[in-house]
This record gives sequence, C-alpha cells and structure tokens, in this order.
Amino acid sequence: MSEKNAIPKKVIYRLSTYHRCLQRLADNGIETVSSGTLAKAAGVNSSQLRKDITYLGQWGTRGLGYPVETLASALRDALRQEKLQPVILVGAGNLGSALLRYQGFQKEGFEVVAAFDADPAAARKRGVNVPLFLEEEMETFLLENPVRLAILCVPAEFAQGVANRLVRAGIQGILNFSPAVLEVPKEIVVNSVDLASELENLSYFIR
Amino acid sequence: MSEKNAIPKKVIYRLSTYHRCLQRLADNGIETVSSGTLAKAAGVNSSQLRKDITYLGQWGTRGLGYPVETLASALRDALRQEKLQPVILVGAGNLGSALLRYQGFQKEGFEVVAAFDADPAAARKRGVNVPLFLEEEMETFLLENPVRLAILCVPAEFAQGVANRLVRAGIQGILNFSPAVLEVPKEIVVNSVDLASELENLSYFIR
DNA sequence: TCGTGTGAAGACGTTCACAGCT
DNA sequence: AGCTGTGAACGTCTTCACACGA
Repeated sequence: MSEKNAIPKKVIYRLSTYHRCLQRLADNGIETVSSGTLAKAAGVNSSQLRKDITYLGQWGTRGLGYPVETLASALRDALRQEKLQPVILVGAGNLGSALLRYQGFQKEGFEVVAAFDADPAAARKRGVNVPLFLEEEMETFLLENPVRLAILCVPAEFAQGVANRLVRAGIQGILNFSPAVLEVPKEIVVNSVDLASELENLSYFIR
Repeated sequence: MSEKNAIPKKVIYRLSTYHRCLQRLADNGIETVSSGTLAKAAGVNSSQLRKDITYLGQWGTRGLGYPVETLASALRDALRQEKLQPVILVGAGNLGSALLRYQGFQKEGFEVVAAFDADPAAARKRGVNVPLFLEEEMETFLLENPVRLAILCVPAEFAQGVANRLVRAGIQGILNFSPAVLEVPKEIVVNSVDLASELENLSYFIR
C-alpha cells in the first residue's frame, strides 16, 4: 500500500475476478481471449481491463488477445497465490465456525491453520475440525508459527482488544467481520466486511 | 442509484458507520458531538463527515456540533431503517446457515423471513430455526410474500441461475456471497461479498 | 483488420480553507 | 471562540479514442 509502485486496492480486487474468469476459460480449453470478452465476463469496461492488466506488464498480442494460461499464471504471481498462505481465525462463534468449514478459502490458496475462541468446547460442538485453542494461547501459537493473516470474528466490543493483541503478536493483515472501526498502526492492513452495512446499502438503493 | 439525487454508494456505507458510532454515543448518554470527534470514531476525515451529513440536510449547530439523537434518527430515516425489512436467504449450506443464526442483521433492522435450499433436511440439521423450504418453492413464496431483498449463498455455478429466478420473482436487491459475477437488469442492485478476494487483497498488501 | 497499450479527457471523490452562524 | 457548511483545489479512477504492432 505504502510502496511506490503498488497496484491500487481496487485494481487488486478486479485482478482476482479476472483470475477466476480465466480459470473458467482454461477449464473449457480456451487458449486465447480478447480484452472485450474477458471484460464482459468480469463485468467491467474493456479498456479498464487492459489498463489493469498492464500493471502486470505486457501480456497481450495486438490483433489476437491474451494467452489464457500465461495470463492466469501472471495473475497468481502478482496476487502471491503461488503457494499456500497460512491464516488464523479468532472467534469461532456462528460466523467464525462457518468460515472454518467454508471451502472457498482453500481453493484460493489459503489454509486456516488454527482457530481461537474464548470457549473452544462450544465451538468444537459446531463441528470445527481445524486445531482449536483457547483465545489466550494465541500469542504462544503465533510465536511458534509465523502467520501473517488473521480473520477476526469476535463480537464488536472485543474486536479492538483482540486486534491490538494480534498486531503485537506480529499479524500484518486482518480480515475484520465485526462492525467495529479498528485502529491499527498504519503498516497493518485491515479489510472489513460488515454484513449489516451491505444490507443497509442494498436497502437504500432499491429506490 | 439511477435517481438524480441519490446519495453515492460510498457515502451510504459511511453513513452506516456514523449511525453505529452515534448509537454508542447515545448509549453513553452523550447528547452532542462535533464533526471532529465523530469523524475520529468513524475513522474518516472531519470535513468528509460534514459533507456526508449535509446529504441529509443541515443537522448541525455552528459552534456546537450535532445533536446525537436527532442525527441518529435522521440517519435511520435516510437508510430506511425505521421499520423491519424482510429478507430471504437462498442456499443454506455452511455459510448460509451461519448467516441465518447470525444476530447482526436483526439488530440493524432486517429479518430473514424464509430460507430456501435444495436440501432443506440437511440444512435443518445445522440448527436453522427460520422457516426453511425447498428451493423450488421460492417463486410461490415470493408471490405471497412481497420481499425485496435476497441473500444469495449458493455455490458459484448455480448463482446466475438462481439470481435470474429471484429477479423474475420480483427481488430488487441481492447480497451475493458467491464469487460469480452476476448479470442482472440494471434496475436490480447487487452487492457482492467475496471472502476469498478479501483475503487475496490482504495477502497482496502485506508487502 | 483486429485488438492491445496508452495519452488525454472526463467523472468522481477527498481534502483544504475559510466565510458565517451561534 | 468554536464548529458547521461549502466553494475551490486537488487527487484518483474510469472511459475515450487512436496510434501502433501482429
């Protein structure tokens, strides 16, 4: 983010989308795709797609389009998806334990290596089969296992406190599902997903 | 969105945040707040907050600040949160059934009135206690119950098909948790939450 | 001719800075 | 004096339009 030639955040989101679309094309044995076609699949303007892709270099052939496999691999490279990235999850309540059972992360190169909860027994009943520890053991775990990403699913009132501990323990990125506004040092990256806000937003725009 | 004096999407998200912050202030018995203080709590620039709030009219008093209760109620009004908004959910798998148990929606004025799944028996085992129907009954239900918002949690490959059916059945806004890019008529609003993309994004920005 | 890569234009969003009300 | 409301400056993102390579 602070880097000089970092790709803008919005572009990174779109690159993820392009990557998924390319994978589908590759699965169908398609070898080449034009910016127009790929843009339509990704729901964006074709010239935006071309601009986005040139952040990665020049992968297209004029008059032809982009080589599906090559471009997909360039995207994986840019998104640092080549190897499995370990992640921890804090707060294995309803939402947290659902995310633990969710397969979508693994598919995109992330592995939840441990989960922490104030009441691991209750979480275990929810059918979690990821190593599950008492919340206090978080720091010890992180000392022995260098994980950089955390998924935060604790209730809003505890979110800031847990975030502080995560940052002190060396976590560099937090995916925050609580509706709290987290204050963290500027080198730490936070992405927040607020489910209620998303509904409020929809609710506003349906006239 | 298409309206002439619709408030921009980004502003609506921030208004949700301001509303939550105001509620906390109100709970603590605080009656007046300045743009600077509220902006800090919401993690934004104070002049942005003032601009955002003037979309709702002029609620502040120069030299004093904003009346907490009054402003909160103006926000609820703008966000159409005054009354309970019914919502349906399609796809009660891991994520879907977790959302059904999630309390955060109710708190912000939404009620999931029914859920639909291809295999309701399996979903029922996950401890859902919202009326749960076979997916095919969706259209009949919507005919009798005029719901405008749907939460879509089906696997990516079924998302477009289900979205088409929702739109035909009169749904106006879709909160899409699948990683698919949905094509819908332009008067339909779609908000997508792609959990894997969020992690990819973090992964990119932690250097 | 087809489709990429890209400067330039345009739309949009944010921040500044200050006039004006209390 | 303190703080809002707001034009104007600034910055960022998107789209246009076309030169250029295959």
